[in-house]
Amino acid sequence: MTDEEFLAEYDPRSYDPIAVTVDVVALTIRDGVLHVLLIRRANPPFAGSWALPGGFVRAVEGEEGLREAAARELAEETGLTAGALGRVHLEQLGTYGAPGRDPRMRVISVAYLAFGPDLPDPRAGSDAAEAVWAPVDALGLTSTASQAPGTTRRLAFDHAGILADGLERARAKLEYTPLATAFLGEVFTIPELRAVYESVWGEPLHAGNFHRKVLSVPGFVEGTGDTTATGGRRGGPRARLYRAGDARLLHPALLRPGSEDDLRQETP
Amino acid sequence: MTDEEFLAEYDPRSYDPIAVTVDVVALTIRDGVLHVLLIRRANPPFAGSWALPGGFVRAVEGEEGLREAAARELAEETGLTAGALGRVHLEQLGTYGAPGRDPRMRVISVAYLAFGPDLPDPRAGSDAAEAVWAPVDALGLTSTASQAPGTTRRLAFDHAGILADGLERARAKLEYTPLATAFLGEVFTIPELRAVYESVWGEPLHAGNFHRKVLSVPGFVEGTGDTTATGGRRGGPRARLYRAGDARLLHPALLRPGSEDDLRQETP
DNA sequence: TATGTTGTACTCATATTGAGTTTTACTCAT
DNA sequence: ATGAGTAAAACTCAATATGAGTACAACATA
Repeated sequence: MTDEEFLAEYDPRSYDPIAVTVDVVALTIRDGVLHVLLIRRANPPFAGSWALPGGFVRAVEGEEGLREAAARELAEETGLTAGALGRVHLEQLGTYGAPGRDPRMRVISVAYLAFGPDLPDPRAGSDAAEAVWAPVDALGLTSTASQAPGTTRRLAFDHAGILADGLERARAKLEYTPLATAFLGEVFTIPELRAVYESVWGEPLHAGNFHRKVLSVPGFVEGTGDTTATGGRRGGPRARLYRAGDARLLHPALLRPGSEDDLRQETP
Repeated sequence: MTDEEFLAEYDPRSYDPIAVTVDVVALTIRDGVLHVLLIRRANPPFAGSWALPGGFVRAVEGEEGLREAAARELAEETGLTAGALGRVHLEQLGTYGAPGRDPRMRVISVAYLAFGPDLPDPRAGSDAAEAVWAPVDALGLTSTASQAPGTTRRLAFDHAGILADGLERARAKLEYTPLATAFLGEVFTIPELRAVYESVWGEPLHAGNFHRKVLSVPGFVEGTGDTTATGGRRGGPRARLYRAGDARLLHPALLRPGSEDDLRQETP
């Protein structure tokens, strides 16, 4: 049997249906605080719950790839035009397909992770009742395992786990890639870049060492000739302006300080 | 409408069908050479071509998760029992869903990456005509982009790209995780561990510095009291034996030497 | 027994890091 | 204005990590 003969007889509907969705963990920094884009679901299941923006991938519809689907979901929810979307970093995070994660049917969800500069307030898309940038800290999750009690809005499906994975990925990516610049505008200062690291890592960094390190990594940033027009809000000299360099990896990496602890220990 | 009412009316078949497959990039080291598990396809499409082992995820069938499906595919193709599978490292690599990547229909493939100690010769599974451990070098691919001309067996679908991504992931993982030990038995010597790095990275390492580094990273390896019974095949003293430690991340990392070049340069 | 190989322990010059200090330029509240 | 506080950027210095090489004893093989 040739491939052609085979394809003529092939019936895609002979298998049990599995739905594929794309969900997006979109991160940005507002007022020095890391935020994630959440929508409030308008329809069942989990109507009224907060969730990551996302939607079903239709098999035919425009023949769109997974990444394109993620970009579309993000654009729909943020009102970003294609131009503004160009400055947003988008990468695949992982795929979640545990049986029972969606009560309707077997759903495989391909999660994407997005970093963007301070974006406008979102407008709710098609099947969302509401859309907001939510401060990540207030969601009370630190790792995949832990889940804060009480206090917080619980996310629909397994989105809390996906978000936790996205945050961990974001923290790791800042170590060895220049992607922190994706949270900033075209030009930025070293202290602004440091603020990104501090927001994502959640701990203060040594200003002097950070400054030295960033300038010593080849291709991380390149200086424009300029400085800011004024000093900082609370004083201090004007800062020099930089733009992102051409490096794709930081070498050597900017290691985050701290917890030697979570390096150890087997999964028990 | 409550969730219950909604679910009662919900018809999964109202959507276009999308198939989900799981493919596995299984790596092992035989005679100091990195090998990948390949099968020769028995059925169309691409009958007769080499491909990564994998198969469709059925919606119902045992309510199996994606990871379980990958483990099952791996076990079917290698004849590994559950016990032996326990020593195999298995992680999700990425999901490939470009339209047209499978001529039959829209197929989303979730790829997994596996590292195992030298495993027995595979026996062909259900829809494979043949299964082999193939030396990776002979496949003539170095990165996602490049594809060697002539010489090599081409892989079916987009499996060459998936394999390339898996290899790059493996190379990176050896830098900052102790997963190199997954290619070895329960106990091993430092030179054996070094051989793993050299096989995966494809370049020789400084024996003395490697030795010092491995022993200095906390939790990478822990000594058993023993040594090998004899010296090396071509001479040399007996080597001390170690087993994997409890670290999950190497700190500081073991950076691979070389190409400062591919760190730079934007995608043009 | 001679020869070559290799595991392990060294040395040493050169980065890289973490912590702190200094200088200087700015804002803001008197 | 003026002084107090702040912060950018450039330092210093000790501790640590790295790359390259040397030394030597333990081993296999001829």
